[in-house]
Amino acid sequence: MDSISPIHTIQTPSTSNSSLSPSSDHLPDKQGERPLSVPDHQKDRITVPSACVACRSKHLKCDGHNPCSRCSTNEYECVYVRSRRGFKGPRRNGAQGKTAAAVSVSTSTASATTPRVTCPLVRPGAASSTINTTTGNTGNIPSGLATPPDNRLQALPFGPADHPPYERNRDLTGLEGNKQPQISGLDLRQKCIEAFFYHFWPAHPFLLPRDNLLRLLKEKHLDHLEAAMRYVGSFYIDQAPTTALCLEAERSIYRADCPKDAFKVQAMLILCIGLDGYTYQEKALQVLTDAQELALELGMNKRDFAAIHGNGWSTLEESWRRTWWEMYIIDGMIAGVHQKSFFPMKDIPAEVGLPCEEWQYVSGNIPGPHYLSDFDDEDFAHRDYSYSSFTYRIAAMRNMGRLLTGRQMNPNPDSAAVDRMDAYLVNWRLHLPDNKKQLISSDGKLDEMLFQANMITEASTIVLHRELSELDSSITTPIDSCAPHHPITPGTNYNVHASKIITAAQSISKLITLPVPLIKHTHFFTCVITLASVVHLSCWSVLFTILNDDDLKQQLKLNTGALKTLWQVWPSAGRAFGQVKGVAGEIFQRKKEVIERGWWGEVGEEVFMRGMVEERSYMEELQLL
DNA sequence: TAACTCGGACTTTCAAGAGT
DNA sequence: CTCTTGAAAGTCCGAGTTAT
Repeated sequence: MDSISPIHTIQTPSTSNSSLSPSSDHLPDKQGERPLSVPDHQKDRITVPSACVACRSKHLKCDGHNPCSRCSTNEYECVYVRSRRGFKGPRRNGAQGKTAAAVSVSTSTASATTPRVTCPLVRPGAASSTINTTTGNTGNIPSGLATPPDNRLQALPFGPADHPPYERNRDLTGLEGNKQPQISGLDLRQKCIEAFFYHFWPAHPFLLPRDNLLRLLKEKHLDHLEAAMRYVGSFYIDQAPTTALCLEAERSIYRADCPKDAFKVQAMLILCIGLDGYTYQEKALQVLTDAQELALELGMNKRDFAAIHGNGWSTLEESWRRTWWEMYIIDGMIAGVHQKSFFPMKDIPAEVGLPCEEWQYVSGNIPGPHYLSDFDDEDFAHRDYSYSSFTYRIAAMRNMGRLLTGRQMNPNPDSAAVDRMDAYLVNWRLHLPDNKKQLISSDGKLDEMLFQANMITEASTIVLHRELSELDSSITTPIDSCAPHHPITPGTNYNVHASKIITAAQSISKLITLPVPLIKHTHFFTCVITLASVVHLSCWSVLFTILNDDDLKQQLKLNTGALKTLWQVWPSAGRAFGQVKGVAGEIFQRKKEVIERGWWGEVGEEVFMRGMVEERSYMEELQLL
């Protein structure tokens, strides 16, 4: 498992051969094989087909060798990325749903035995993907999408209230070279680490808290863990070369000499989340499976694992417990929302202690853990012990697991079977203690664990009820990026199941309006928004809409706006945005045909036409997005 | 004064559409 | 299928700025 990297594959461009065709593949030849012999009259300006990243970023002449003379002199690593010159995104009528062009990275220090790999990664406004030169490169665009938003952190509508401890910087040099120039006090690699802690950690708090981990990293060489953190942190920094960092993380984790310990499990989990957020779900699942195998091999599901491997340090013990449960949550999200697996972890007996509250974890005042058996045995009404928000997140995901188990045993459940499952979801809400009913605390801070718990429960509700809702969702078939389409037998009745999924979709849209930056949420929120959008779009596609049409459109606007915002960090949101937008366009087109043919039926021409005027304005707004 | 930054002129390349 | 066109993506000159 650890001797080879299953995720090292050679990618071919999926959207267009042209962007990476041999004629445009201007990677430099081997050192010394590239004499620039040109006629004298052309020597005034000899332009190389491709400048290395360092020269490009500095606007300096590159000789095109590998390494080039400038990098050689300065002892920088000489990195070339394939040119996307002239590439304007995939063809409008082709390659839907595929990721855009891959970027190949060739380094002068790459081992001869290391396969030349490309990361199939695409990100709006990112480097390497994303080397931002003078024009504010927007990077490759997920299929069928318009020009993506450019700067991420700066452009966020709900930008961070307080600033992260790094600044944006344009310089790209010294990513991996022996000599790493300092940029504004913090170099790019350090900025990625800081971005990881500032933006990503609160949504997936299983690594040690920042100060503890940074101290540990100084004492203990955990290159693979650092590489994974840097990779995910790079999502939040415009000029960070995410592709190169992805490769670095993969190589580091899958190196044969990488120690098979719980730190490796943590690194794999981070890599998995990063790949998943980068529209690379299959590979994310592969990494997650590897992480699960290793975790079981190490016995991380055993009660005493944390104590044995915690070195008497309660924070580290808590980190090991959280690592197991985080893997459980991610496994459940991938199974429940992406529907790419069967949530294998739901069937693994786990004796691992339940996580404490976030503030306890950060402060280091960690109480002795409780266990799932305690949680299940509690009399909800009369308990005097309050479980952590993380625990309710686990409980929410357990319900998703029950639902998937039921679906495995009976793929076509009747209404009674669905109601039995629904009782778990309703009970989860009913038995939340009072202090866990508010997502925002009195000091205005969001409880991200509770947020995710609610998000999971609403998603579970949609997954559970949609097939009996009789709500025709066939028009949303193209939306497969996050929440694949499920065929539903349409009916004419507005039944209780339809009501349940519509209410859940509304609740999900409501989560968007919470006064916190959207990018602070887990990227899995993207998938849940997409799931809600499928419900909204299905309703919208029905002529005699069962909802207040205005509310519906407002919620769709919220969803698309949120996806666009999340796209500034997560390419998976870009894909989902494009697909939702495409379906909205299709519905609008069909409604226009209704006008042409005069099929407005009982609604009446006037009402229908008024609705169409509003919908046209919505479509225009969508186009502007 | 050496080193660095970056605006912008100029070049290359591609997708899309027109023409055959 | 080829040709043309418009525009994005790219190179890197050289003026201005900063560091030593």
